[in-house]
Amino acid sequence: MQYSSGMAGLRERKKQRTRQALIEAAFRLFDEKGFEETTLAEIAAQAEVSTRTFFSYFASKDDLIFHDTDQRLEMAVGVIAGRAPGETLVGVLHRLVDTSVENTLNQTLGKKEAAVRTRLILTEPSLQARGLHLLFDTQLRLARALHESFAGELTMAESAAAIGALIGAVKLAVVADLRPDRTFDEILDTARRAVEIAVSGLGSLS
Amino acid sequence: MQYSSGMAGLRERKKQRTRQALIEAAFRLFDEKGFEETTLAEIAAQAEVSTRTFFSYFASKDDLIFHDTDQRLEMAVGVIAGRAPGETLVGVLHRLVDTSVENTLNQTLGKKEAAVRTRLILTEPSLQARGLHLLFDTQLRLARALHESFAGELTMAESAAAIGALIGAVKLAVVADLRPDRTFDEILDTARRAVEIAVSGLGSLS
DNA sequence: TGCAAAATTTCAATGGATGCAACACTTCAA
DNA sequence: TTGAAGTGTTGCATCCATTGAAATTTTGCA
Repeated sequence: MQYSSGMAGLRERKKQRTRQALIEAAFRLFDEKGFEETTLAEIAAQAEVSTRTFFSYFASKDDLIFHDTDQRLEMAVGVIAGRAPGETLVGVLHRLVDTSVENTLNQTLGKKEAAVRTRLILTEPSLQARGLHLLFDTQLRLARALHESFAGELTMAESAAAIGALIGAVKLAVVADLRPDRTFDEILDTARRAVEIAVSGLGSLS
Repeated sequence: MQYSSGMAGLRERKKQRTRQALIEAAFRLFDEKGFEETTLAEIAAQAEVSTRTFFSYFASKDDLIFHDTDQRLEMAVGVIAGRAPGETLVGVLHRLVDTSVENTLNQTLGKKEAAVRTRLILTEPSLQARGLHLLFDTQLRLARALHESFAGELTMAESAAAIGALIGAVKLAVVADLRPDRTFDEILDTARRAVEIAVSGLGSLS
């Protein structure tokens, strides 16, 4: 309390360093040996804390991978909540997509770590499951935000259908179209096409 | 190989009985004590096999819950593959939805077990994650099937976007609109509305 | 009946996760 | 500056899912 927000106490700084050490050790080991093959004991050893301490920083091994997902959700909810008066649904959703893409570009994580993470999430079944679960919760939150921003215009079910269709289309299209040599721009094109399909409807594909 | 009840050998019949015993014991215990709270040892004991034997019937504890998902996927792929010549995309997808609904009604599981399962999947985070993962794989398979049935008409990415939008819309709408007192028919209405939205496009909501 | 294959059991080990109590370090105020 | 209060760490014991291997039992069949 006594310290201003910029300068944290020693305790706080130490915690941050430990946290960072755990993340870095983990990503390094995951990259070298794979996710399943790396044990918590090894990660903790590299970060120079006890195995037990690991669990006061992360609830689980998976949590290491998804440690920064919250803020992205906040951002997305903010975009929806910031609907301009009279702005159309499609307008809001397009802003949502654009902002998300931007946000992906300026990540907190380094490029290398981001790549490792993406590979792991696409590769390890347990992480895939966890990622989908997180994405699902995100969608629920977005649907609720949408329902609020369009109070009286969209029912909860309709808001949810809209979010589900949009994100469902993008997610499946991107993953289904993935190949080892895909560039980021190609992926972006696929995503945009998926948005287009969701917006104009499946009927437009015939 | 199949359990055509009359002439299977003793070995086969016994295996089927054990499998069934495991499923029944598990659902009973899950219902009484919850999923996490029930140990494999207890399930195995109730079914009168050793804990180790459990794993020659199911790959994991989760698998008990999702043991019959494969056949539903086969069915769905079959529906898509059975596209009538010239049949439109929306036509195929509607058949897919209808058949899935029917299929849900005549389940292998008893009503009580089905209810327990649904509750658990919606409730237990680990099962939720597993369910979403399974559903995701299903969607990928369906997208591929669609791509084949519409060879030359739809790219892989477009097929995936279509499936993703359709199932994404239904999934989120149903879950978001869920309440303890929802009847099956109400859920069905929500699902149909979501299909409508996905088919006619998000633009139609404005 | 007796042998081979299949299924089951027993036993041991790994690794993630949690509760707990002792201990060490920080913070803060007197 | 110092000591009480709070917070973070640690070792330890334990639970549980999962897997491997070897030993044992059951079933199918010659």
